[in-house]
Amino acid sequence: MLDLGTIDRSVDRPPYRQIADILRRHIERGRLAPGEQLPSEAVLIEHYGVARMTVREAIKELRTEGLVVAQHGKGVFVRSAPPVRRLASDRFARRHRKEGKSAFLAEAEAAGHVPGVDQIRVTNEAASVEVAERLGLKPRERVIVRSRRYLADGRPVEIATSYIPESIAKGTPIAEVNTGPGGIYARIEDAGHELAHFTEEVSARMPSPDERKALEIGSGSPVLTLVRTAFDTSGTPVEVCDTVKVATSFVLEYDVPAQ
Amino acid sequence: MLDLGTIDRSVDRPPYRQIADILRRHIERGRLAPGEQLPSEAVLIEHYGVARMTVREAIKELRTEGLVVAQHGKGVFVRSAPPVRRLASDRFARRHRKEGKSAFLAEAEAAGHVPGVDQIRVTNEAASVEVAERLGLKPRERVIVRSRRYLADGRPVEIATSYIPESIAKGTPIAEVNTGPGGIYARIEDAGHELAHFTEEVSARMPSPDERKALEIGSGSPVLTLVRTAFDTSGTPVEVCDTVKVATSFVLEYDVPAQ
DNA sequence: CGTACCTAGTCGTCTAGAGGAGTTCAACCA
DNA sequence: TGGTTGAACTCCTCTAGACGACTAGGTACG
Repeated sequence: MLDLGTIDRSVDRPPYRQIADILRRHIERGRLAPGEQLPSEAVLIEHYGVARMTVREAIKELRTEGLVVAQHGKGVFVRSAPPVRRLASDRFARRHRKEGKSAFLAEAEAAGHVPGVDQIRVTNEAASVEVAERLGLKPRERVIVRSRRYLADGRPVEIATSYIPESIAKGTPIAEVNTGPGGIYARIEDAGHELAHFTEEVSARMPSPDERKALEIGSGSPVLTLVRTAFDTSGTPVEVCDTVKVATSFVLEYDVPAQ
Repeated sequence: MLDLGTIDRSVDRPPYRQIADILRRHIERGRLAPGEQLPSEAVLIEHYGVARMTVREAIKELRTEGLVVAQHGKGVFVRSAPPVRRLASDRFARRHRKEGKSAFLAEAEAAGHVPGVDQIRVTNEAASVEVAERLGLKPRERVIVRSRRYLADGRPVEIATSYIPESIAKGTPIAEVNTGPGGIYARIEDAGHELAHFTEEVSARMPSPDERKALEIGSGSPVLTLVRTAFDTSGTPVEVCDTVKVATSFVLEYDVPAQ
């Protein structure tokens, strides 16, 4: 049986934090294992002799820390251990494209996950200011916009949106839902743009409500954002890809020369 | 005057979310500028005709998203524009070390910030299992542990801990608090280990309470973690550096060859 | 046997109020 | 002039209760 301890109202730490501390400690020490259910609100109210909102504040704190997830009608559960994946630095090795694998598929399989893609949407739009700038286009030039969601073992882990100049994508499967083996990078090379290098800009933040919904995560889970620009051998940007990843599902690995 | 709109109680989105949506939109569109104060709880209660807790729930949502910060007794303010810094891919260019600049100093200055370092601690410890593995040492071999906190414009933005094998650091300023011009990488090269490349592993998560305290951030702010391993020209790992950065303060930039 | 319903238990949301504590600034007093 | 006080404003925490909605399990009915 879990030792819920007691709160001390004379100390300056407010009761809801003390309750959160006690539960957090149990989680960190494994006495509340991943997947296990926390005591219900009613039990905590009774045990500590506090009001409902006080207990809810405590649990809210744990939720924003990403330690627990609440399920309406069922209970509050300790978040299960993150399925750490790894973006190898040979992510864009040409050999993978030769083998007909897209980067995500290659990685997810290497990490022992069953990869999946859904919610593919392909549209033709006028470039936004940011996209035009990154692609070296004039604002409002046309770009093919490809958005999709990636899954690992059936769970959403990443949403991605690619922007390719219409001048490159025209007449290729890039504008189709199914791009064929090797993904869009293979098709860009087919179109005569040999890829030379990529730049990636990585940062992290809290997800917007839309992103939370698409990635099926709670408000306590941060996301990694990655903006990748692909350049061909002439130095021309040929694609910009904007991705939002569930932070706990990824480790990005890079190799940097010392020069 | 800010248009606070109205909430629609017939729709299925709860009032507190609708209020959060309205405020979030104002922030995203710049009508509530960084640093600007949000309408007070009292004003929002009056305007929307809801209870106190409802307004607080809405603001709590924005706080956990990191969009606003509350200051007791003063008000709620839009988080100031992230002082976006940038880890240029020439971060470890030898010329910086030749110029006597450490990587952080060079970057922060380039981004127009006043850099600072404090809380420097240098100890000699037995390597943990993880560190020993990364450095190719036997567990319990001695390493020099250097931890420090970096500041930009006086605000903490990063805490970092480096591990260097004692065999390399012995008899050099690496084991001193002041390592001299160019930082520890310059000293490692002085010791005959010419640096060849680095690997970096990037991920993001929510901070622990200790990290929150050291970085002076609230519970709604994620951190970027970066584990860097430095290799010399013989392929030997010569340093492991474990850093925790305030996510909103950093954009990491990488260049990846297409191979 | 299978469906529909009921019920207990769970979390989600909201109300209406209370006292507390940090901040600011103007008015007051020495 | 300079320091203190107090009021008004802010957000912080808590109470006690209400209704709603989702889940799971049992039960009664067709």
